[in-house]
Amino acid sequence: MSPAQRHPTMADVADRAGVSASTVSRTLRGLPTVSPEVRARVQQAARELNFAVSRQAASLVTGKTGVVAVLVPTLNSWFMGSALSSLGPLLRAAGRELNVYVIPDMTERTSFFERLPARRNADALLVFGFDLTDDETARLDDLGMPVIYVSQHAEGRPSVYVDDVAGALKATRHLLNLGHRRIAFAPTTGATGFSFSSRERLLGYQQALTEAGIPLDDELVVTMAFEDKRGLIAGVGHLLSLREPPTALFAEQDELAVAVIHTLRQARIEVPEQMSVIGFDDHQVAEWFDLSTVAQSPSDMGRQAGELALQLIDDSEADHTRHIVLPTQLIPRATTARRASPQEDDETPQTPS
Amino acid sequence: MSPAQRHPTMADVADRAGVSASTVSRTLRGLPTVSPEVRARVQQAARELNFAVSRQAASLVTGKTGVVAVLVPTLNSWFMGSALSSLGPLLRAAGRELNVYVIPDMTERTSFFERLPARRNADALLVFGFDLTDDETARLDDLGMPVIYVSQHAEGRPSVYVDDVAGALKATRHLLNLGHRRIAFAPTTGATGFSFSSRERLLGYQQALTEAGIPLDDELVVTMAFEDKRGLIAGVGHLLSLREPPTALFAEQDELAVAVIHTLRQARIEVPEQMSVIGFDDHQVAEWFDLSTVAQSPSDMGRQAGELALQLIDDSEADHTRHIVLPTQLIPRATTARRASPQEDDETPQTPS
DNA sequence: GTGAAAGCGCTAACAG
DNA sequence: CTGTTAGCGCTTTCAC
Repeated sequence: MSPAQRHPTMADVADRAGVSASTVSRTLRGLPTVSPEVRARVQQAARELNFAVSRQAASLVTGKTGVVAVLVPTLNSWFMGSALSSLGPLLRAAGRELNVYVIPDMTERTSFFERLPARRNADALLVFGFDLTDDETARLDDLGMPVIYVSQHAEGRPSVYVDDVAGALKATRHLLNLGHRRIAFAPTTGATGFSFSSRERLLGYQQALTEAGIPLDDELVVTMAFEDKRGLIAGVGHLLSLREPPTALFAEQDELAVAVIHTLRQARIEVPEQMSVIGFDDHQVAEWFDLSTVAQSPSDMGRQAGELALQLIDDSEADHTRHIVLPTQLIPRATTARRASPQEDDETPQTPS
Repeated sequence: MSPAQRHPTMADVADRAGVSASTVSRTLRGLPTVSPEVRARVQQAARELNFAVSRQAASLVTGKTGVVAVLVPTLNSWFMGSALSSLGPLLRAAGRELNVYVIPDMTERTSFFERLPARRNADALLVFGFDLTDDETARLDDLGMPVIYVSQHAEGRPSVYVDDVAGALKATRHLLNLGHRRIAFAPTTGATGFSFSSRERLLGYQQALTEAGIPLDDELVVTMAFEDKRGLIAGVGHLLSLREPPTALFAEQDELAVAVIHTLRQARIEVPEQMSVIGFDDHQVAEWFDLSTVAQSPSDMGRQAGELALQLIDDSEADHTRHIVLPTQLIPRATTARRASPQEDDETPQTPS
């Protein structure tokens, strides 16, 4: 209630325990060079005074802030939420604070890279899912702390990401195996900065088709955003109105997949009877909607990135170019099915009974 | 790449600009007592050296850390994501850092309240949506900084929350106005700590029924969690198997509402034809699914809470018991409809038309 | 308008 | 094992 009252200092604890400040410091940091009795006395004094070490003062002399910073485009997404929910406790367990920089738009972004507020205020920076320019990367390079790139590959710099190409391959092959030949891909707009994954997943999709001897068709790639209902209707409409409409669709994200399914069903197109749909993520919605998908684990990603950060902080000898690539897993559920009427050519009418 | 190189200090900047450290300090803090020419010289020197003030050193003397801490049960929810996505930039604009403590389980919680790592490391603490014990609240009271309770009412302490009772009233009245008399309420389990809202919304629901002269029926209140598919099936099954099943359902959250709708449709129950469903939140899913709901704005909440925090930090004279109660808004969409067959049973015939 | 000096609370040598 | 001494990099009097 009275935030004005001053915090006790180490000197206060030292007085009360009848020792010197150094001894208090040693005790509180758990150094072994303190006799058990003194240790006990100090700890009690500290407890009684409700004493807490000031990180500011400590870091002034140690040169370490005890803070790990993360740079994120938003917090309002399944991916970021999961990743940080695992990163947070991990850092906490290592006695570190988690500092978050949310950069939702271009203005904030410019100002962040101009001022680099993390400079001198963190021991490491985790950059999540931004598609950085070379200039921006260069700025981060001389931030004076390890910078870990998460959810994106950064040449010659530590990064942690999921194997998007392989995941997209799995998704597309799954559809191919079910007999589909006309397969659409729906990437989402890169506004939130996740375009690295978009590109990679498109690549995996294309590679799978090529492997199967199916020519690529740009008409089948339609960018949509799950927040944009009208865009969804337009996108789905476009696909359905093609001379040769797709019988399956691979959406870049589960949320988009679910939105597409909803749109299809409103147009009286049955899923999976008339159109198979597969997503990517294994987002929570996937389970309730029995959505086939390719699972990735953002919480693993957060954990790995956090561990890498701690390692790079503690050991400047560590490999600063390490890449950690995380696996994906195909999870077939109820929104993908064998192509309804496996007619023997591609021109023929698409009448599913 | 070489994180080992030391950061330049104010003394370095001072040397380069040919002034004293004090002048550098004054310039960089924007104090007016610096001549334009000197100011320019200092700023250039700082830029050239890529200098950034060390918060640690500054806070050691000012006593302010420049950090606002938040305590959250998880980051993996629409509510928290939205709230922090607005809080972050707001703090940034005020030159503050955002420090996040994620407390997902009881172990972390206990350890947080025992050690209070925020002590001395932040200027204010925002506590989001925990249902705190009296002991915990007492601990926070002598943290030595303003503590703002968000998404919950805390007696005699600054808090920011939405008017859940009024919101629930609106939702329930909406259903009543559509002719429904048997209305179910589905709260979610309080594991994530959002039980304050649960309780309040239940109250609003009950109040609306009472106003309408409808006796409360415990059978109609079924706790479900949207993550738990089997629980959903059981809960929905219970409601449908009642002697007198409900014709409408009010779900505590949109995500739950959507999951219930999905479960109902799988059981071949049409929404809204056979069962009206309304949610709470105006979560993003609500729009794609045309879900009727009661809107609240977590981003407003984050913003208000942030502003309150800044105010309490800067002005210790400010009212430390202020409560900010945010409004809700009924958003009728397509999942609620007039009761289908207005049979003349029960109390009074409800015949519209 | 600017500089000199003192000191914020801690840790890191160095003695003992 | 413990105390003493010196700063860490800033901001803040107080002179000028």
